Amino acid sequence: MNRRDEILAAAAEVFAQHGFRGSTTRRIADAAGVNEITIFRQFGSKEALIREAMQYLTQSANIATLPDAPVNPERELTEWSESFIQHLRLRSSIIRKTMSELEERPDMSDCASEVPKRASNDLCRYITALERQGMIADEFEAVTAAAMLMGAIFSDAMGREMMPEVFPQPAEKAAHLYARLLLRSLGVENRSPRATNKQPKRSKQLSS
Amino acid sequence: MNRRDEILAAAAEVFAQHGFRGSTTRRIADAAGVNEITIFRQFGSKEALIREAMQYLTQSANIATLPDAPVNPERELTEWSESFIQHLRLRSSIIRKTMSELEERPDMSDCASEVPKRASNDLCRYITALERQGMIADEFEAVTAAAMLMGAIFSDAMGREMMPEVFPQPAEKAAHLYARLLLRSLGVENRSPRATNKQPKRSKQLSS
DNA sequence: TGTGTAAGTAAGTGACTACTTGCATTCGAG
DNA sequence: CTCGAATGCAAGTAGTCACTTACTTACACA
Repeated sequence: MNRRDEILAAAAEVFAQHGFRGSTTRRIADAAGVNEITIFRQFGSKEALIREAMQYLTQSANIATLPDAPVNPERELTEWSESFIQHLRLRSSIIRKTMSELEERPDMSDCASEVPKRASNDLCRYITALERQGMIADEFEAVTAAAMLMGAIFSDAMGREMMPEVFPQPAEKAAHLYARLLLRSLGVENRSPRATNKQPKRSKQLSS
Repeated sequence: MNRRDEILAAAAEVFAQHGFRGSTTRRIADAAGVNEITIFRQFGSKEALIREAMQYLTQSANIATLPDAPVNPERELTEWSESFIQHLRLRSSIIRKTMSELEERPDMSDCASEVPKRASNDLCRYITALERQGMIADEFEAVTAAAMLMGAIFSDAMGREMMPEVFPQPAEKAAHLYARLLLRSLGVENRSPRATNKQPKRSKQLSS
């Protein structure tokens, strides 16, 4: 890890705590253990530095993939939800700062919205696939269901720290609970799909 | 509306756009059409002014009440959801700013979290009442269901502006869709409760 | 040994920020 | 008409901010 990356990491950390205006070049330099001048020589300006730090972070997203053909909806959706909520929780401070700067620095918000947009797209495709496979009892707009699950996960990741009593306990089980509740709203039974998988019904598939 | 209230309103508006650090006394004075000095004479300091402006706003919350004894869950929950989402949408900028200043000004965040805490409490009580009345087919933690609905509503209010394609269209129907999806996850049929209300079953209660 | 590059030190610039002081103006109540 | 309170204006203070200039140091490599 060279000097440049150290400064980027420090900038991200300071930004997460203080936002754009609060991220003074002096604070970033101190956090990186570097002279303030070095920042300007390396990045030219504070804005360029923070922009690069944000892109650096955006690339590090690592969310579980949903299969094209659902096999075990509860397990697949739970794993996806857990990886998504973990991703958001690790970045909750930065996401809060970025969202609050929507009006003043819209391009940075655009950059940050790519991950949830992709997640929503993946989730919609998965729910549509469930429907195609006949695993959904009642018809319902996939985008509504996706917004519901993503909204629950997003709010949990953003708000649990501020008001823990509003969210289900313990935090580690929350993603699973949300995923299960969504599946029940869709009328998905906890069993194998009809056509693609001929496993015998079991009371608990999660134990496999 | 006297001078003092004009300044408070201007402060709230500027804060919603620029956050605490970006709300310079000059900007607030310009927005209020008032000399900068007047602000200091009236409120003493920028911090005192913005704190008072936030309290001023917090008191203006006006969310529909949920009945102690559910009669028509879909209608009641939809009305509640609509008033809640409207409340959040009108204040989305301020909420974003306040949340992002959680680390630096925790007392202001505490003040802002009162409304959702109360909303969550009301919603939990309502869902528990549904359960007691035997309107819920399967048992489920009320707090999880409440977090799910509130999360969907909150995320919609905060994020639709930034990424409209992620949320169901049109925006005005979203609260109704979320409420209905939640009721379906709870196995609530669209009918009258068993004991407390003896209205005859109708296919559409919403038309009453 | 010489040279280029990354980094540090010292000092400073102009703009902005919260906030103060002193004095003039307006205006409504007694 | 008088008085006092609210407000405006002009000027200024001490501090911070992003960013610059000029110069020095340390080190890798040829």
